[in-house]
Amino acid sequence: MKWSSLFLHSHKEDPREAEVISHKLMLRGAMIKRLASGIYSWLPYGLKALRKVENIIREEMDQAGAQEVLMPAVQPAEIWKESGRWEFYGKELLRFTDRKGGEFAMGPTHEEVITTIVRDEVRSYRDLPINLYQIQTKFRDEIRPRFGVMRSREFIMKDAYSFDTDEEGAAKSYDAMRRAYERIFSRCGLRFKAVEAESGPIGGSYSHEFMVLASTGEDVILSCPSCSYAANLEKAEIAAPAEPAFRQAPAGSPEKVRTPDVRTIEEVCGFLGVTPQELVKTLIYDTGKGVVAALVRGDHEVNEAKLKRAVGCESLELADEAAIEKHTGAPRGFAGPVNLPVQIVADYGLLDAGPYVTGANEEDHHLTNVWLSRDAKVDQVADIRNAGKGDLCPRCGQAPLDDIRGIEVGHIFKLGTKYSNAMNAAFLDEGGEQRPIIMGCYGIGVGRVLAAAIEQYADENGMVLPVSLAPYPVVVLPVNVGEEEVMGAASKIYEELTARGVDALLDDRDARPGVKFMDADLIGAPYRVTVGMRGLKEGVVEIKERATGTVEKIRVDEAVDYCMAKTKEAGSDY
RNA sequence: CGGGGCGUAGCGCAGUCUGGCUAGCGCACCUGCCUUGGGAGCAGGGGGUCGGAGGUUCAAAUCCUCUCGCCCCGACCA
Repeated sequence: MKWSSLFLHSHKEDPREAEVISHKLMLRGAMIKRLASGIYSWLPYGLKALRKVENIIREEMDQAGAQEVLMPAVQPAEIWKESGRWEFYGKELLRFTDRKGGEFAMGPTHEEVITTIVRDEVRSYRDLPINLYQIQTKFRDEIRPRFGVMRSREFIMKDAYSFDTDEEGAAKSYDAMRRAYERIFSRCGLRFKAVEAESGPIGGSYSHEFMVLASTGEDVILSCPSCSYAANLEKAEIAAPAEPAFRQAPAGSPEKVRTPDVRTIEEVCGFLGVTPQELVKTLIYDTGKGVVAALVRGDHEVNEAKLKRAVGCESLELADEAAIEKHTGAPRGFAGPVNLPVQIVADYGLLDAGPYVTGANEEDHHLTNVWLSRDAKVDQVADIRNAGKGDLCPRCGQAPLDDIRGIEVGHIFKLGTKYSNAMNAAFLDEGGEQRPIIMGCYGIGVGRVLAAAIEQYADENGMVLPVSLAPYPVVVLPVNVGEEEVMGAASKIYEELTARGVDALLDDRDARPGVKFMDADLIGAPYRVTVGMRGLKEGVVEIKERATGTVEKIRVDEAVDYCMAKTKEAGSDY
C-alpha cells in the first residue's frame, strides 16, 4: 500500500474524548471513529489490525478442533424467556420490538441461539463432542461505556461453545480452549495471566479470565508470589480461619450514643474518634425472597457474589430506603446487628476482635462496646468480603497476595447443564438413555485485544505494535520523494517486500521527513526502512526497530532479506 | 441513575460573564513559491444551521425556557 492512497489521516493533537493511551492513539492513528457513545466505526488501518487478531483466533480455534459458524445478531425474546435470562439479564440487554410487536434483543452473547441449534441437530452421543465458534458483533447496553473500544456497547467478540457427553469430556474441552487461548494471546504478543474468575450472568461453576497486564486495566488481580494462585478481586477467596469464633466478651452491655446525622463510616470515625477497623458495617440486602443483613468490618467491602453463595440465593440487591426503615426501624446509615430481626451473615474479618461500634437501629444513634458474641444473634459466618492486597493466599497460605491491574481479554466458563436443562438440549447415550449435554463457553473481546496490545506497549511517540498485529510490519520511508534515486530505491524495496508477502507501506507522500517520521512512530509500524541520499551515498538504508529504537545501517540490496528475517522471527514468537 | 464539566469548521480551542462591526485562532485541507534526515517558511484560498427548538430584544454564539448529545467521577455490570 502507498500511503498517499491510504485512508489514514493522523491527528497531531489528543482528542478530548479520550482518557487512556490506547483510546487516544487509536483515534489519532485513525484506527477508529466514534459514531455515538460506545459505538465505533473501524477505519482501514484499525480494521486491518483487527483482522490480524481475528485471523490468529481463527487459526488457533480451528487448530483446537472448533468449527466456525455465524449466528444472528438479532435474537427473539422467546429463547431468552426459555433460558430464563429475559428476566435476569437486566438492562444491559438491548430490547426492541419489530413492526408486528414481536419482542427482540440485540445479542449480548449467544448461549441461547447455539443451544437451539445444537438441541435440534444433535441426537446421539456419536455427534459429540463438538465445539462451535463465531466472530461477530455483540451489543451490551453498558451503563457507562468508556476507553473507546475497550468498553464499548457494540463490539466484536469471538465466542465458542462446547458440547460434551460428560464432565470428563467437558473438562477436556475446557482445557483445550485454555491452551488455545494461551497460544492466541502469546501470538498477539501480549503479556497476560490466566486468573480464576466469577462467572456472572453467563452462569456456570468454574471460569478463568485471561488478563493483559496493564496499569490502566479496569480489573484488579490478586496473585500469590509463592504459588500459582491468581484470581480476579471479585473472585479471590479468603482462607477460612481455623477456629471461626467470635472473641469472648466481658460482662456488660452496649452503650447507646447520640450521633446526629452521622451515617457513613468516615463520619462515624470522625465523630467518635475510632478507626474503621473498629466498626461493623451493616448492609441490608433484598434477596427477592426476604431480607438479609451482611456484616463486614468498616474498612472492608461486601462481595455480593460471595454473599449470594453464602446465603444460597439467586439475586441480591441493596435494599431501598423504605425496606431498610421497615426492617431496622431506622433510616439508612444507622443499621446494626443488635436486636436486628433478620437473617444475619457476618464476615470472617469480624472474628476474634472487639468491641465494635455499630448502628443502633435508631435514627441518629450508634452503639459502642458491642461484642458480636454477646450482643448479636449471628446466623452464619462466612467469607463475604472482597479480598485485597495483603490478605494471605487462600491456597498455599504462605504469602500475602499482591495486587496488579489487568484488562480482561478472554473469559472461559464451564457452564454445565444450565442451558441444556433450561432449553432441553439432550442426547441419547450408549445405553439409550436421554441425558443433558454438558456445555462450556469461551469468549474473546477481539477489539479489546487490539486495544490492550496498544495499551501495554505504547510509548510517548505512539503505538508500538507487535509484528503479528501490525497492519504494515514494515514502512518504507523515502526521505525525499523528489529525488529520483531515493524514490527509485525505496520503490524497489517496497515492491520486493510486497512480492514476497510482506504487508509493506510505502510513504510516498511529498511531505517533510519529520512529518513522516512522526507518523511512522504514531502508527506503531514495527520496522521502518529509511531511504535517503545520505545513506545511498554509502550504499545503505537505515532500518529502525520501533520497539527498541535501535537503528541499523543495511546495504540496499540486503534490506529486503533483513526485513523478511526480522518480521518472520518476531511473527513466530510463540 | 446521582454529582461535575462541555457542545463554535475534520481536530484542538478563544469569544459567552458585560448582547452590537463581515464569528476568530492553531492544526489539517486546496493553489503557488520555497524547502527536504524528526511535526519548516511566505503568499493566497475553501470550509460554520455557533448542538436543536422556542422566546426576549432594534439586534442573540452571548440573556431566558425547553430539549438533544458528549466526556469525567460514582453507583452498576462482564
